[in-house]
Amino acid sequence: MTETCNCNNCRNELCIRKVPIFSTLNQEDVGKIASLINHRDYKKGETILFDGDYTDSVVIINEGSAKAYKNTPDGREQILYVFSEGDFFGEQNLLGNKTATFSVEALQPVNTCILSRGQFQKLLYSYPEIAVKIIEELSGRMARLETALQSMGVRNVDTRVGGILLEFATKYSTKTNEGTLIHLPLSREGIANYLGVARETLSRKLGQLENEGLIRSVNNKEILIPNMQAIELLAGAGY
Amino acid sequence: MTETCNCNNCRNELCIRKVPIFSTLNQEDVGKIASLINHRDYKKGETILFDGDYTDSVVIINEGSAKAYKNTPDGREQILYVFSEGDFFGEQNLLGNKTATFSVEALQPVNTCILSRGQFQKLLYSYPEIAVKIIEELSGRMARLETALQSMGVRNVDTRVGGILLEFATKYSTKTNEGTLIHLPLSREGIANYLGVARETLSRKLGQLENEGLIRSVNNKEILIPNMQAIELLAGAGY
DNA sequence: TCTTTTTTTTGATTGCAATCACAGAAACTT
DNA sequence: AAGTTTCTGTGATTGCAATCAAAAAAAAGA
Repeated sequence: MTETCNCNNCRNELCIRKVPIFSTLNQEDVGKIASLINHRDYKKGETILFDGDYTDSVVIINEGSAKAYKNTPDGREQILYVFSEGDFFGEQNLLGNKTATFSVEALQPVNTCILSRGQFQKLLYSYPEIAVKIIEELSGRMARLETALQSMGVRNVDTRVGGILLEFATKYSTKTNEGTLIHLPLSREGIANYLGVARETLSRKLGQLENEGLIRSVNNKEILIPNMQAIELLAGAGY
Repeated sequence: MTETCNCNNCRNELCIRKVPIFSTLNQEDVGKIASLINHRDYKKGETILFDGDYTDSVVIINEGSAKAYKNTPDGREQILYVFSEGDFFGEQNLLGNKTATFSVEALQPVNTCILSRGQFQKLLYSYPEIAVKIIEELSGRMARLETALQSMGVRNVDTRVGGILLEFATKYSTKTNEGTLIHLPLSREGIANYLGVARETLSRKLGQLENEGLIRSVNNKEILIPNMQAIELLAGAGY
């Protein structure tokens, strides 16, 4: 039961403990569920789920991160979510034999926990609190989508860039004495595909923000924000 | 217990029966829940929920339709959903004292059923099947949002107009011998705000589609589509 | 360390939709 | 039915981001 135990059950328990939707369970229940779990590893760039595929399992990200995206009719890739530790997907296909509504690709080496649909359904009926947790999680994800949709409706691209900097700052940043350091989960191209703009446009906008002193591009994976309020202004009424 | 009964309980039962999330309940349970419900009417144009407000209730649309929207920083209004009979909102605020993430405004005279948060929560714990239904409903709504986001990422506006015609055709149309007749739930301005384009642009695109014979604008509330496949083509690989 | 490949930036140009302005049509008001 | 208000369509213009093209920088591989 220690963290160094390598038996499968203990590994699975560790995995479950990371996931917010199981956070209300006691030790005994965690143990029960742990035995139902399978694992799978993916290399960076590997596709975990294909848009349109039939799936009969719920996948929980145990380690690493992944992007969920849809291909647009005009050949672009629209990123919908960046999943990281504790996030899950595949719950869409709970009842009806629905197919996946997006593809998921590993951004780094990823380890997943897999629950079959049947097992997941049983859980929902035996543990209403899990269902409530899931509703909460889905509600949060919807709020994010709604904000993204609102943002896509904004004509002014500067505002949208500010918005994504703000989002990343709240999720992927550390405080330093020079300001907020964002550890970007996506490449420039990825960010552009998340924002729904051309890669070149994002490049220019970031360059412009750097000239204005609002950001400092430390390297391709990190951006420093000396003054967060300025970015909030940009994202808010910034125009 | 007949449809003409006017006692409050019966009215509420009718209301509940319309809502998919309660569809799995038996007569007795429906009766129990019915007694918990309150009603409220809204005139066309009235705001049912204000973005940012604290709410402690779940609202179910019993009659009429409403738009859910967010105001963008640049002063536009981005429509997120068109709610009609059986749709619900306010479930975001299940646990935490979260505030509304969008505003809701009646598009027609609207009658609502209202459940307090506490009552709603109890229902979830007593009837796991309701929770599952809600997860299903939320999943469907998310799929819609994801598609909308994908669509917003498409540069080609023609494709997006095609997409919304397709969406409306599946939800608000009747078949006639001249083709599919769409009963528009929104004004031109509303549709533009749903698509995230300027009203004038939509006007021009629709005019163009009419010239090409793809649609026929019967009046401001109805559009006839003689050949649905052509619209599918437009929405799909249309460019 | 040097080469190869991938990613990012920068430059020049173009095209499309936003915006402004107004006319015309439709929907309410009394 | 006339007048008022709101909604919709059309024209002219502009601006911004997409696109094309290529250099520069960073990452991966040998």
